[in-house]
Amino acid sequence: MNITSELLRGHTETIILRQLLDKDSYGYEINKAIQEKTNNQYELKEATLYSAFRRLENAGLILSYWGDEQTGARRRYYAITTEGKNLYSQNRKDWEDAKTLIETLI
Amino acid sequence: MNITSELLRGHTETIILRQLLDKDSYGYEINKAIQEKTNNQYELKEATLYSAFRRLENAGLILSYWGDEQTGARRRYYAITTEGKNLYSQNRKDWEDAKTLIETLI
DNA sequence: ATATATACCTAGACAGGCGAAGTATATAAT
DNA sequence: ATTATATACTTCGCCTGTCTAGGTATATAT
Repeated sequence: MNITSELLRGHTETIILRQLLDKDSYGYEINKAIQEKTNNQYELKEATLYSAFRRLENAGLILSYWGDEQTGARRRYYAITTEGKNLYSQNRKDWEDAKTLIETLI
Repeated sequence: MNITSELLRGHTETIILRQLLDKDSYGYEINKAIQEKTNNQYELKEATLYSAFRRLENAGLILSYWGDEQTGARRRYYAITTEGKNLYSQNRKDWEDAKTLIETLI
């Protein structure tokens, strides 16, 4: 894990929730969106992405369903729940607090 | 570990190096300084602090020596090395990059 | 005597991120 | 035909920083 990843650690779930706020989406698409938003400076490793989905779903923050693609690889879509939206809001606030602390300390 | 600690993860070494930039110091004093700077919003757990010292010293980023206190508990002082100063500078830059990425993604 | 503050140390558990490997469909290039 | 590339998901087990919980020791205040 490079230094940037180390500093992004702990934001993975918030990043995923943020993407699902716009629309239901699936792993591959979410990761592409992250790459585009960051001009290819960042992407989630697959294992990281899919283990985060498991945690979020087990916690009731997202739910999943299979897409009905007639061709190509199957897609598992995810939707954010009300609890997920609430946690996202809280995580945004926590980030503001953490940012202030870090700026104070480094 | 609370959410704030989770988001501060990865900054522990940088925070310690920052403190040692001012002057040689020891674990207890460094932690008190962190608490004061943050108005008691944050502190390092002892195990976290001392394991970070071990890593930093093994990596040649700090060095340590025993204080010559005639009374009270013994103190192990730490000093930042040139390599430590260089890493601190790099970590500051990495933080700016990470901050931008996070702001973009959450 | 007891509590509190100062000061350090370590073993083992925990949790998120990751490398590596696998499965499957579809298209483009050789 | 074969190979490469893109799309798309999954799981195992390791790595690493943090934490819980415990320990040691000196000094002062109640």
